[in-house]
Amino acid sequence: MKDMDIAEVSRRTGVPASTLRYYEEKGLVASIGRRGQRRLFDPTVLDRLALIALGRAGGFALDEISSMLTPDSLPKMDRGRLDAKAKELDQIIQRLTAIREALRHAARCPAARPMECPAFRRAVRLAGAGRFEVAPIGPFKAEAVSVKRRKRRTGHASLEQPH
Amino acid sequence: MKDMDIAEVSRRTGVPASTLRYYEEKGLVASIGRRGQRRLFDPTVLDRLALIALGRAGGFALDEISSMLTPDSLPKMDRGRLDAKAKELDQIIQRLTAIREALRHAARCPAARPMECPAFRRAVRLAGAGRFEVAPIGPFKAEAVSVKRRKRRTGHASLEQPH
DNA sequence: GCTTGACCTCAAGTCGGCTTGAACTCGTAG
DNA sequence: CTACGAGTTCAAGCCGACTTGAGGTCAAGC
Repeated sequence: MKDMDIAEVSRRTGVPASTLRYYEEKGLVASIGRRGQRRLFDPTVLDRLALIALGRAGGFALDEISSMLTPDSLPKMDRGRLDAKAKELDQIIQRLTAIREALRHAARCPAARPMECPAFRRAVRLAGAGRFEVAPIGPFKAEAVSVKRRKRRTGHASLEQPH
Repeated sequence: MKDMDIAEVSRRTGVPASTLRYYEEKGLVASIGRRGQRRLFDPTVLDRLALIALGRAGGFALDEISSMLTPDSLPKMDRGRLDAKAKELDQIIQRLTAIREALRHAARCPAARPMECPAFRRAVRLAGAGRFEVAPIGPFKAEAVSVKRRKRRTGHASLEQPH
């Protein structure tokens, strides 16, 4: 497989052309030249986009992601930094787990007012309260998982890798 | 403890006054009257704010949160809806867990290019790829946990409950 | 040779969740 | 009386990650 035009990259990854251009502008991906005015991409861009998707799915900002990747798509962070990132995620996961439990609990617990229930209160404290100052957990859509596929991209997509 | 003015609510919860006004405007909290032009809040607003913080920490949008609370601060969702929410979170948690593992792995795995490592690839697929279309996971700050306390609110805060 | 359609650029718009600023009103203390 | 500080309103601004729209270019097919 040789160079791909933007439409093919988009089709193979599900990432809209507009986003690809935007990513290029931000330096997250690079086109390997032009044919006329049209961008040409090397197939390795697919890997790179997968990596970017990984980062995005992990809640990392684009700037942060680009600081994590070398031009040749290697994570360039040192062990310490990667571990730190893993730890961050770990805390988020714990928080989300607490919230999930609170929700589950709310679904079952018969107490009229959840705040009267010690378990629920504990969850509140764990989830948001105590750490609120320390960890203003950013906006991240919980509806993410619901099947709300954005607008339909031009291909069938799914970011599956080649071979 | 009787009615509180906006400053006290802010001090006790760490939520800035501007945010409280904003929340009131959005119908998320209600002031129980005015003394002159100044809002007065019932102490139960603290519980309500804790609940809101819980929801925010869970990544729910404000609109969604308000649809989950009755005026008297009870979760008003039926069991099914709560369970569904719990399930959403569960999926997010799984994804984040996969990413955390990928990061941990990247920190340790000696393979020069992570994409050559089957474990890493699996994580990529799990984390972002396969479900990319189905679950465009929104922006949520992974840096959330790092101690980057936003600007300093006017009190000492921590959303701790009374009594 | 002309239309079509896929690509291009650049500027501006969108959305959520707030924050900020200007301009105003109070109650109280000096 | 007057100044102060803490509250108020309303409109506008900010951030990130894109999307959208207007207007332009170009190769290919009829």
